[in-house]
Amino acid sequence: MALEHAILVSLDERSGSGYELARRFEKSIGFFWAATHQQIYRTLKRMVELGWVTGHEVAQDGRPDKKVYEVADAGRAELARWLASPGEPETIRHDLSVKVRGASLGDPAALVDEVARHRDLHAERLDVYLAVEKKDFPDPSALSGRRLHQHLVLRGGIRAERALVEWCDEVLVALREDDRR
Amino acid sequence: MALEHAILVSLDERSGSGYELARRFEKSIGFFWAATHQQIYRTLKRMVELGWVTGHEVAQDGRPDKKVYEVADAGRAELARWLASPGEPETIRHDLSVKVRGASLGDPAALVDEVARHRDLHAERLDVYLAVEKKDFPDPSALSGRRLHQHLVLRGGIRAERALVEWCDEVLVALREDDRR
DNA sequence: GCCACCTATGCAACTTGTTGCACTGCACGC
DNA sequence: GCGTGCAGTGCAACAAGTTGCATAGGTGGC
Repeated sequence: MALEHAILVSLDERSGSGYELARRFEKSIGFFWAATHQQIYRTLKRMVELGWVTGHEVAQDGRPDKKVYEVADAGRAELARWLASPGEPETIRHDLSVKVRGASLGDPAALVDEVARHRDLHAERLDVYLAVEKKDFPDPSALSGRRLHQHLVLRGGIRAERALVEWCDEVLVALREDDRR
Repeated sequence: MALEHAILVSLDERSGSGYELARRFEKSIGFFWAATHQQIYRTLKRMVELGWVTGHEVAQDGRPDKKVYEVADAGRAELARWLASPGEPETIRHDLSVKVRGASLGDPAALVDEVARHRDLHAERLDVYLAVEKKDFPDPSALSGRRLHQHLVLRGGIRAERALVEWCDEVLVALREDDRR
C-alpha cells in the first residue's frame, strides 16, 4: 500500500505531527491520496517500529503536546525502492457510474439530480485546483525539481476533475434528452 | 458500499452465477468497478440472507454445478433507494501521483520508465474501450434506456483513460526536459 | 500419461479503511 | 458560565478488500 509512501513524501517535504499530516491530507496531499487521522496515527506507529521514521515529543504551551516525526534513512531507502518498483494501475470504483448504468431501475429525475450534484462538486474542486495553480505556480515553464513535481501532480488533478465535469455534462444532456422521449 | 449495487445492476441485466459475475467484472463492469471472485461470492451470500437476490443450484454435465442468482423484489427496491440517495464523490488514491510527487527522492530514469509504462497501459485500455464503442454502439445518437446508460458509462471510461494518457505524456515531457538541465 | 488451463465454489487469515468514541485544554462568542 | 470549535492523540470494533489455498472434474496439447 502507498499510504506509508505518501506519508514519507509529505514528511520529507516537511517534518510534522500526525495531526499536521492529517491536515495536509485534507488539502494538498488529499488531492490525490485520501486518509483519515486514524489511519495516519496507526501507520506512523507502524513506521516507527519499522525504523522508517523517528518521532519525538514536543511540549507546547497552551496546547497539548505533539509528536513530531521525521524521515529516517531507512525510510528514504524504502521510498527510493518503491519509486523504482512497478505498480498496478488503480482499481477503479466509481459509484456514479454504477448508478448511471442502473438508471432504468430507479427514478430518472432523482438520478439527474444526483449527477448534477456531482457535476457541481467536481466543478468546485476544479476551481480550487485552478486557483492553487494560479497562486502557487504562476510561471510553470520555469519550474524544476520538487516544485515541478508538485505542479505535475496538480495538473493531474485538474485533468481528472475537468474530465469528470465534462462527463457529467454529457450524461445530463443525454438523460434529459432521453426523458423527453 | 456499492459492490452489492453493482452486482444488482449486473444481475438485473442478466441472471448468472458467481463465476459468471466475476467474469463480467473482469470485463465490462470492471471498467468502472473492480471486484475479485472472493468478494463476489461473499457478497452474494450476504445478499441472499438480506433477501435481495434468490439463488438456485443448476446441475451441468461435464462441469461442476453452479448457483444462478436472480434479483428479488427487495433487491430492486434497495437499488431504487440507493440510486436516489446522495453519494460522496470517490476518494482518490493514485499511486502514480505519489511517485511523481516524491520523484526527487529516487532515480529519475526509473520514474520516467514507470510513468511511460502506465501511459502505455492506459493507452491500451483506451483502445479497448474505443473498440467496444465502435462495435457495440455504432450509432450513439439513436440510443435510449438501458443501452444509452451502458454507452454513457463507457464514455466515462474513455474520458478517464484519455485524460490519464494525456497527463502521463505531460509528465514525461516535463521530467525529461527537467533531466536535461 | 502428465501438465496446464478452464469452470465452479468456497474457507481462512490477513491487511486496509471506516466509524464512533474518549480525553485534555484553550479561545471565542453570547 | 455555556456551547462551539480547534488542536492533539489514541483505542476498539467493525466493514471491506486481498491473498493463498483447497477441491473437483473436463479439455487439450505434447
